[in-house]
Amino acid sequence: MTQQEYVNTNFIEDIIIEDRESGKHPSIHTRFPPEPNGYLHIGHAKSICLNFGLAQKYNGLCNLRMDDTNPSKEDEEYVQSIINDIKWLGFDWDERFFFASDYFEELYKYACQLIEKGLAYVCELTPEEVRKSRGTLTESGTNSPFRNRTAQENLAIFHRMRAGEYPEGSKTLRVKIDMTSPNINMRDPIIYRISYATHHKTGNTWCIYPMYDYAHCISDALEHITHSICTLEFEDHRPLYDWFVNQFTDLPKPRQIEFARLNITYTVMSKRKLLELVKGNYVNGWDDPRMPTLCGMRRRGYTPQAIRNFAAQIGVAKFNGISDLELLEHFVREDLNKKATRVNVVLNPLKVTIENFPEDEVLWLDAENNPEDETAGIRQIPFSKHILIEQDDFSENPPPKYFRLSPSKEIRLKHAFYITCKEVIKNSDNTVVEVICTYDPESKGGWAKDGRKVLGTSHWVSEKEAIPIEVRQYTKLFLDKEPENVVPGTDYKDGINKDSLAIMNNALAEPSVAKAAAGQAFQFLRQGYYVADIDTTESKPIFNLTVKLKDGWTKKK
RNA sequence: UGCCCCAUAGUCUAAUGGUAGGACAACUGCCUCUGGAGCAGCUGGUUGAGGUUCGAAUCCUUGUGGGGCAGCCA
Repeated sequence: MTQQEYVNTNFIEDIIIEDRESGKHPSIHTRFPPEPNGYLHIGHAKSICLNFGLAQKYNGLCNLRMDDTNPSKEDEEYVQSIINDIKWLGFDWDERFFFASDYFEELYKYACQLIEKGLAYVCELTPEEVRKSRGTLTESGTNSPFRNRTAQENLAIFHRMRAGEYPEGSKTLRVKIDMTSPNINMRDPIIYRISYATHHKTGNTWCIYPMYDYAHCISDALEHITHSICTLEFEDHRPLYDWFVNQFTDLPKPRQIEFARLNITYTVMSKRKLLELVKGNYVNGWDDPRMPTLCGMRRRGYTPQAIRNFAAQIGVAKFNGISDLELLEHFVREDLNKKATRVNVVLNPLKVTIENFPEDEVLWLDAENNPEDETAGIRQIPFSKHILIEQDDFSENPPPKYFRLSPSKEIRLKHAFYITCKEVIKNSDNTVVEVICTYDPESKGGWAKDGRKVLGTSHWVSEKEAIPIEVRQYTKLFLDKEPENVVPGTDYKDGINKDSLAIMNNALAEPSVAKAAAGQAFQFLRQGYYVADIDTTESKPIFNLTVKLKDGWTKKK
């Protein structure tokens, strides 16, 4: 945790600081409570960094708790991926790994207490009837005809609900608050429903399951959470959260605080839409490098440090805004610039023949691995008569301010020699197929003896030693800056970028690249940051574009 | 036409009644064996109207705009 990650305080920290100084909470305790019904995404990362980060900064603790109160949606597969992703991000919960389902027995006990106090009742209205009697946003609801059963009767039926004597949907346990409340969450909310779905953790032990509003706050209290941080849509639930917590004198009273969830330009963040992209094969799985999931970003080559720095920079507030994707990419570049090994890779090769270089000679030249990190050392790259450069690095009729190779112009080959273009060979289509150059033997290593300068430096590979690699060029998955904000009548999927993945099969890399390990970060010189894909092998190296280098030239054009 | 919340440069965010600042983006130079990185500079902001105050981005009233809420989801 670097210091720069926390330069400013946000409104939640202000509350924490106040609670420490007043003695209300000498130490703080937060939690990250995902529902194991999907993969974590960058939006969750904001919450993870917030909750775990707050605990670190203020010498508190942060628990990991699976919010698994709905067996029909949750699965062990997601539990594992969540654990994996949080660890990858760099956070740890020690032994404090819990499930809401750990508390089912206690939750049941507290529900019985509510019944005994006359504050909860078994309701037999159908879902449709419940909906109707709840009222609307502008009209108050009406009391359930089952509202005035005796505590004794309610308790007996509730026990039988647990015993599995009633079909799904036939009965619920409701809390007795106020059907006329302007806050719909307070209109006798359901706290238990019957479900015979198998729970990923408790199997078929239970057939009644607590609802979020009831289970979450009590779970927080049982874990002695001091600050229960959630997103804005739960704001209206806070009165209910407080209501429950205040019914039980033996429980501590955690405080719910809401903050704005993360939105990023050119990105969809809802679990439903991400699932749709996967199921509809718009992407190749949850870990597709175009996905904003943490596993997708990992495969894309984004680093945990970059994501953490991003989370720190965007801050925490109650304003529901949309952050620029460019900011995230900035932190990815910043981190990778320090870490990535530089290599020569030519994506679209153009043959260059050095006419004054001996036919069979191979010269091994020194190349630095990372100019930003001296400890990264050097490697050797082969130079020969037949090399390849990027097609974009040659122009027969160059535009003004073109620094690259063109007829009679001289450039430098990175770490190698100065070369001068002597002749252009074209095929019948009039496309350039080869460039004949001469090299200056006195410029070995990239410096001319006489001190003359060249404007451009190109990356290159030696034809014979080069290895073919597959390069997956990823760009934005959505064309629209705000893909979730579509005009009525159209679908966000209409905005999918059909060209978000381009597979480059002609790419050639310097030989050192063959040894790349999956997940290893590279900078393909002058092009971008790339990561060896998890499918990479020595016989078929595969790389994903993480993010392009900033490019002042194409911007100028 | 109910209830709750929000409003500071293009974007995100600080300023806690006392000089409106940072990051990204953009732009202009410098530098450079990556048109990368780095360095320097510059442009640009308090939603409108009232009020309180010596002084308001901040407090109050009100308008406007935006978001959320009617699952036996979380």
